[in-house]
Amino acid sequence: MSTRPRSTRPAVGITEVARRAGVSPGTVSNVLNRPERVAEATRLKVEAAISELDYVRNSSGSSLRSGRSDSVGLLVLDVTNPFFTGVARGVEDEAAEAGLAVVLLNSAESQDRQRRNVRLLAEQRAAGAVVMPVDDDLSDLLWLSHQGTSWVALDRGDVAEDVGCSVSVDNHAGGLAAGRHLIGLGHERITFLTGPFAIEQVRRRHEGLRDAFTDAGMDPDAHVRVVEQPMLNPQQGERAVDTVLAGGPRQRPQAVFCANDQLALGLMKGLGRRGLRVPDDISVVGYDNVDLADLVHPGLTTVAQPKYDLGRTAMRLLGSELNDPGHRHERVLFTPELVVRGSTAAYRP
Amino acid sequence: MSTRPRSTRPAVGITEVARRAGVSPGTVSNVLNRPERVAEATRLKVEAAISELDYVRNSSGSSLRSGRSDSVGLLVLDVTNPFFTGVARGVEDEAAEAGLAVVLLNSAESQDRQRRNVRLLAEQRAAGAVVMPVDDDLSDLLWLSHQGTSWVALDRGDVAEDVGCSVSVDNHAGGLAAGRHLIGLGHERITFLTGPFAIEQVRRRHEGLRDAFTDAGMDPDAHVRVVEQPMLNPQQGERAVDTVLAGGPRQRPQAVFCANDQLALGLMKGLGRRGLRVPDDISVVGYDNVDLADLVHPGLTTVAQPKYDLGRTAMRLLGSELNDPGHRHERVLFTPELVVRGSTAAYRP
DNA sequence: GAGGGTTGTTGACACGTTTCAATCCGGGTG
DNA sequence: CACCCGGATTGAAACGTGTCAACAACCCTC
Repeated sequence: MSTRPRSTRPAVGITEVARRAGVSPGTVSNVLNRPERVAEATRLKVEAAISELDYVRNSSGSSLRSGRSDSVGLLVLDVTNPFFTGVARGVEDEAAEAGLAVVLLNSAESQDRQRRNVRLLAEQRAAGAVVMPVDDDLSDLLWLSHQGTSWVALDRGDVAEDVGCSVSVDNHAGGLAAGRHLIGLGHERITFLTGPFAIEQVRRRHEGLRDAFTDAGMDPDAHVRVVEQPMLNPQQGERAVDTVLAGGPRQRPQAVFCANDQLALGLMKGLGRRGLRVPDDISVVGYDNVDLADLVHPGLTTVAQPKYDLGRTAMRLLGSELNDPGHRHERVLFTPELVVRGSTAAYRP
Repeated sequence: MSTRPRSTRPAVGITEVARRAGVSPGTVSNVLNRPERVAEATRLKVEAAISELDYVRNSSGSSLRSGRSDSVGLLVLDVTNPFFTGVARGVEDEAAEAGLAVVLLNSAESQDRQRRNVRLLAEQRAAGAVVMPVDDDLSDLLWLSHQGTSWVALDRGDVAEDVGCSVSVDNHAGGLAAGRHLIGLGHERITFLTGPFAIEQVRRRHEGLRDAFTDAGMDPDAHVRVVEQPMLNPQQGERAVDTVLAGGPRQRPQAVFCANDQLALGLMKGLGRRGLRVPDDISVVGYDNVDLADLVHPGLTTVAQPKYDLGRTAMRLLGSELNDPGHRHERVLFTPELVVRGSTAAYRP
């Protein structure tokens, strides 16, 4: 007979530990949750029993009893969105410190799937959630609060403070910074290459760009042209080349500001295929500062969002909402930062 | 008095639904779990009560009772690893179809954190887990099986079939394909730019490359040089340029096969900075086919791994392990595919 | 009309934890 | 010596669900 453990072991719970330590279940519970209330000697006995029996606590039990679980949801638009990974890391780290587990749920841009996921969170009696809402319709989230699960909205600065917290980045400031940079380089004909204007973030970036011209005493209508594509991915960026360049060399933009790095990278590929050089023939600015913006040649000038801090802050806010009884909803706004690389240069007539 | 719901509602459980429907709790449970066992009329009554009371099931309760929760863990090396997102999508989709929630846990390349995460899964009595192990030490996973949570290893083909399932991609075949491609283009001096050889995947790719030479009747030792960097990221790729090019134009490789797209992209950036053109002066092959491999100029020839299918298959295997009592551990091996783009060209002396 | 089978429903219990009032004990005080 | 106090521990009662043996009602057959 070896000491090899049975493949299915008899469930060992708090009660069995109690028996082994010659103590009541309540005491074991105290050892686990409020060790200060229990005498040194008994604590040691119990801890010994715990490790001898290789006891692991059953979180279903405690969630059931306390009415709330110790996991939080991270409801994300799209796992493949490069913006997401940075945020996830921030949320993960902060949650780990608070002893919370993160449940990743993917809405895949679908309203229907978002609803299913919200429901799942409610069933789990999740402690809270960090959510990137799929669209302007917040009814799912309101229902969730009503179920007793609080949340923090990500990148949705327009959430009223009486319904929930939000953490976002100032898109207007980002557009403004990009605009100023290009104007400073002497560019006067700028195209804003974007996804659907239905997306609030995109609209704000556009306004920022226009305000940069206004601030410089120039009429935005005369200098900013818009090319709108149905999606914010590289394929759309590449496809947009024709439209962007339409009108011949005299008409074509001196610089393109893209609502997204993905679009920008696609566009640069398309430009290269057309024999146009960046930044000699045309400057390009992106938005997001994805990891690989630094790897293309030339490097992509872009507006960096503090992804990690965004996630981390959202989770911290959620923590405060969970623990601090006097919590008031808060709206945190980060300011993005322009990262200048090789894809922009002074205009040479 | 408006009909606005109280902000904290009285907990409504299966019993309250039962009362409302004039039926016993057991019946409500049956309606939820085995609707076929209950008569049409009562089913409708119960369903009505459920929606009137806006009942949502409490998964803590059911997990406690059944001893197993309905969520699976996805234990990932590093959320920022580009390989991961594709896998995650596959796991997500398959899990969603099976009605399972995915708990994302990030090991951040740390053995210690992996251990904490495994423990968390045990506490949650997770149904199962899809795991990318942090290193060769499988003791955490064995402990997890012993706790009754089964798992599927990802990209770890060396897991013995008597301890668990595994899904992986044939790294040897990938190296072989890359090697054949380059040899076919007439290249004879090839450098293998890689991360630490301690990583099994990397070793296998190297062997594949060497075997391509052997198969062609050439001595690998004479044609393959190795440059080993401490990590598999773009910075290391860029930094490696000096070593790769050492020895002057007559000695330098005609082509570089990188263990990783990240390395390859970094290398290409470094080569560009040195004034060397890809593929005219030197050909480059990567590994992984990350999204942006198609966006750099020239496009990166690379070995594509079926990330999505990998995740999906892992989750499917896990499902079979959970439901099928006669389950035998399985080892699935995918074959990678070479994607030829602009970064490789025939050797021109 | 008694017996037997089928279909639907019931009650009660168990899962593992936390909580809280009640109890126990030892030492200090009047 | 009676009393009380405070710290340490106990025991029992929930939390919401799933299971299962038992029971009720019904139909069919001989």
